[in-house]
Amino acid sequence: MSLSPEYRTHTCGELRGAQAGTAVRLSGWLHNRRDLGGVLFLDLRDHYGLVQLVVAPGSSCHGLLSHLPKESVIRVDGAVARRDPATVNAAIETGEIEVRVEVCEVLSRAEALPFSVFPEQDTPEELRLQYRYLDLRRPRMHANVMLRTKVVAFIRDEMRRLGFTELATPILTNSSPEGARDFLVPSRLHPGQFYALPQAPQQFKQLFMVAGFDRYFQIAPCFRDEDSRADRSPGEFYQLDLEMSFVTQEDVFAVVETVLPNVFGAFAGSRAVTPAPFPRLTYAEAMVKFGTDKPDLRIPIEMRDATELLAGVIPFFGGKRVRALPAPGGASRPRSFFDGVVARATQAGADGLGYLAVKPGAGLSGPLAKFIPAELHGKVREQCGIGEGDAAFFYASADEDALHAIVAPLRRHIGEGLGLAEKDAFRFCWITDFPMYAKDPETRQIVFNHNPFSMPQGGMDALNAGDPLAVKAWQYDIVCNGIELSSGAIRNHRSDILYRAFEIAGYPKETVDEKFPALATAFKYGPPPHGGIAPGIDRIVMLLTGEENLRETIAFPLNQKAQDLLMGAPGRVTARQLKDLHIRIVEEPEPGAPK
RNA sequence: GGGGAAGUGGUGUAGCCUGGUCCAACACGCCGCCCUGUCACGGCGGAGACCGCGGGUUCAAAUCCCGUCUUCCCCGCCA
Repeated sequence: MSLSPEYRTHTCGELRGAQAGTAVRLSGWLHNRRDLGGVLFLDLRDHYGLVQLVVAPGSSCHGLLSHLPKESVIRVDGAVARRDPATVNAAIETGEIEVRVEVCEVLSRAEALPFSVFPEQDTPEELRLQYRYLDLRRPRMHANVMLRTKVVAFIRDEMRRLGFTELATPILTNSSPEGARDFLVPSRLHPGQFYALPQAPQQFKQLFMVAGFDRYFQIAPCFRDEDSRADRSPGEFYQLDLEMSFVTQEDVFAVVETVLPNVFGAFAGSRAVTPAPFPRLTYAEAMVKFGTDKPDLRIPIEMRDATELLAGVIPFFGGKRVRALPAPGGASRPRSFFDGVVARATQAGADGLGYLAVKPGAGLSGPLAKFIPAELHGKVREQCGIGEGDAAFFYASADEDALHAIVAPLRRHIGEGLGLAEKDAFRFCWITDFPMYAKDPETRQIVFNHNPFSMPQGGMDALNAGDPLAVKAWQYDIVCNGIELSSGAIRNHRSDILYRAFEIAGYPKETVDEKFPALATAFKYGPPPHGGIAPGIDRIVMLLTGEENLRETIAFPLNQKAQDLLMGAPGRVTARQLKDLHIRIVEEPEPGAPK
């Protein structure tokens, strides 16, 4: 890297003992100051690191630098000096040297800051977002942004190495009929018509396959106008979007099981990463064992279905689905542990929670024990995973969804409460065999469970077999530590099967042609079998940084209400702009709107 | 659309449950003075908030009640 001698001969992070005696010029931000009255120490910071400057008493710079506000930008000329061994600072990379300042110049003076850049103390997020450029100066955010950049670059290299071609897709496209709410962009040339920002390049990437590009990838921006969560930014997010021709599910898995372990391996440091091949769970298995389709495998607890065993035995379990939640080693826990778990369950809306325990040397105990006949004890212990010293919690509900809503969070609660949750690890798994259809609980209609363009397992025969709810799709999720990184599928490239699949969900052929004109037509001209997946970049970076919130990994994120506090978006526009776009605002304009 | 949590000087918190002792305390930052080896430097002094906003209860409210706004978290939503 070449440096402009006008400003610097070295960066702040690169000086070592070897350069002792060298005359250097440095530029950077005034990070911190330690004024001893005589000698003055300054930390100078730039993108590359931190270096200590020393200003001797009586130096011409002393007066200026002892009062300059922190975060001002300065340029100094000086000599690199090896520190006295007693004053070497091992905590910083340049800690064996310091720069004796001879000449200094203020390049820009900072005003009093709205919050402290250093030390990094807690700051309201609203303020951080409003002054994001200051927030991004802080080492933690600076490192997060840099990690994101490195991850993206690494992924690009990996994908190219694996023979994928990076292809761009449009940002201004058409509104898609299903899925999340679209962001719309009004057309000036076509009054009353709108573009939409893509929720994902789904149709375009499939069209690339039809066009014969074989293996596509893109770090693709996706736009969805949905409410945010800690792991879901409003507005825009990025996916490693990929699609492959002439492949089965196994081929897609092989790519992901190469790229993800390599990415995590490269950036996880000492944290463990699931080696390929990743464990696979069918959707049905996952729901029984974990109560969710995005299980956190760091918690080594698998639930058991105890319906057949206990629904007829425990009076208030009658007619319900029963789930057993083992708590390994739980029997020795005090009563307060069990009360805590029960409280947690009732707080979440459970009508109650039963449990059993086996203290070493004793038999079955706990509130449910009295209902279970002695001859069943062994069977219950075996089927519900209650070994010597263990316990298990039981919840029953007639409604499968309600059951899972209670039991899945309890699994985490118990796992963490018992100290069983694995730390410093990334645990991947595949969830496969998602049902093609589901029944809408309100309308009782058959609806698509996931992506309508997924190929049903068994093809046309399966669709015609009679029970749509029994049909599984070539549809899969990749999950890491309880976070869904991505959904993917082998696509339905056969027009006849596609029309039939939509017909079952209540869409006649004409509707498909009308709603998805590009794909419906393209599939008439020789589409190859193809499939893909699209892991979320933001979530990958969130996992690698260990951040609990996606915004900590994005340089300029929107807040929870989808506002950009830095730029003031969304904002009002001028009447002229609205007129050009043939838009009339219905609500009363608020005072302060531009004229 | 619904639920929860929080809102005290520039920043982070304490006080609020058990109203008066709070014209609000502590830490960081800021200003001034002292200090020649520190590295979250240290010491002394000082300025700075009337407790998100509005209303109510009360002799008296940061503290209780109602409303409202803001932010975050969750549910819905996210094919």
